[in-house]
Amino acid sequence: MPRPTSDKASSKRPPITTELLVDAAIELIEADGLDSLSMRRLADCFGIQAASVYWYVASKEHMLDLVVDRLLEMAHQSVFVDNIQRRPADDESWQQLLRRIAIAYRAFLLAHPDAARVISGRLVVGPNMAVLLEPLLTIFCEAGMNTRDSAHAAYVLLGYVQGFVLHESAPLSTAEVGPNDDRTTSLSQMQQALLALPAERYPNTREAAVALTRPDLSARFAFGVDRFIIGLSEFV
Amino acid sequence: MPRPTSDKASSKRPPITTELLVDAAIELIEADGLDSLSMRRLADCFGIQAASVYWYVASKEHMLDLVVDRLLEMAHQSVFVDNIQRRPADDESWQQLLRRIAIAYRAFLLAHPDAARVISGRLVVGPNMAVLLEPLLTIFCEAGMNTRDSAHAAYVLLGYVQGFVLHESAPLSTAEVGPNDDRTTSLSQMQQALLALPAERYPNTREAAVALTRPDLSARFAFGVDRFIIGLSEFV
DNA sequence: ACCTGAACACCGTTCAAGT
DNA sequence: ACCTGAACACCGTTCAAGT
Repeated sequence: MPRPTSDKASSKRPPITTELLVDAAIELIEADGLDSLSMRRLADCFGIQAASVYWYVASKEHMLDLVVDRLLEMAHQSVFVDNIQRRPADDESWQQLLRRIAIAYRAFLLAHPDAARVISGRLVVGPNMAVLLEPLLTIFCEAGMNTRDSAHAAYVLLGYVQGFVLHESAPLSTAEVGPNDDRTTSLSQMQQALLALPAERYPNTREAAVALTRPDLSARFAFGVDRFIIGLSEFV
Repeated sequence: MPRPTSDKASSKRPPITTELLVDAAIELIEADGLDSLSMRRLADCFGIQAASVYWYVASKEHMLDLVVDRLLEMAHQSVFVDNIQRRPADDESWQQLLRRIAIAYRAFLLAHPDAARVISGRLVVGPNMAVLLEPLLTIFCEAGMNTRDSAHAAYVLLGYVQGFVLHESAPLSTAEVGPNDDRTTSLSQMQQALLALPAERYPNTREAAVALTRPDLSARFAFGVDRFIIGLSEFV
């Protein structure tokens, strides 16, 4: 039995690196969710023991820090390179540009399961935090804001998007029933729970029940972004 | 050895209820953090087996849903009853009122360790979600907003505060070093990491390094709230 | 109605020992 | 330099069985 290809068995085993481990961790998270990421499953991807992972990484926490840094890099690529630089839109105001950035960042986070959960949980100052921050700060500075306010604005904007998506993709549940993974049916459960409220104590919540349980949150997201951007404009 | 008091041993064992379990869970979270909450430790508080907890609660997820509902109740008490209704401030604009609410809600979340982490992770429609939502919606409606926009505004404001505190109290880390629980020293590590960036690629991030690593985030929080409120005013 | 005991299938992490 | 084997101290959850 001759072997025309050089390797044996699972046919792909380049030398393991920390970077490859991070790749695999992200794949596992996107495939099965953050909760099912374990050092043992990560080790399995490379056919090694769980203990061996600790040669490349100090702890699971450290691993997740590296995952966040990589996700920020991917976010920069997706938001600024693919979405923004692609279409120049020269006569665009900084407000319009900012809006596009926020929407693109949300889209990126929604496209990568549990990305918002990993990112929101920790504040990692790695190489790619600056990569994502710099173009935002540039926009604010060029719009005429001073350094301190630019920093505030960039931090708040990124935080808003992350927090929104975190909430948006969080498991829904009615307290009595417990979690329910069918999103649309539990949304209508939510709506009925709100509509069943006593009218004299919760008139506004009842009236807002329909608006609060709409499945598509794009309008709600844009509402917040637009208020913030208008507030910034007033400020400059 | 007579026993003047009625009970034996640990002196306090009223009949266990789901509410008491939730109480104990919150105490455990506030004492040792969310990560160290386990069904076994929860059971220990009442001198029962872990398996017995499942008679009161369907799962750990369900337990956490109940914890969120209770935290929302506590938040309402703290924010609206203790902070707002206490001082009438009759000539206050709705903008000023809103600002006070946001600040009080942040203070509540900061005062209860990991509260933001539990709340941000899940969207629970229990009885106390409406309790917190109703007074906010009332403010927006009375300010002249329609139902849909009021719902958006309330949702976004609550989400902003939660997301901000989540970030604010998240563990800091520099990607290379790993987590570091001494907050002020890791902040200065962060600052140095940002200042060490190549000046030609990251001029704005470098300049913003000091502003980005200030330990007190109150100003940054207020910045975001104020932009949002101004944006709302423009809108009405 | 409420609780136990024991088990199942997992975890993160450490560490001596191997090659 | 890189990896194993085995152990430690845990997890959430299930389920027959007890009272």
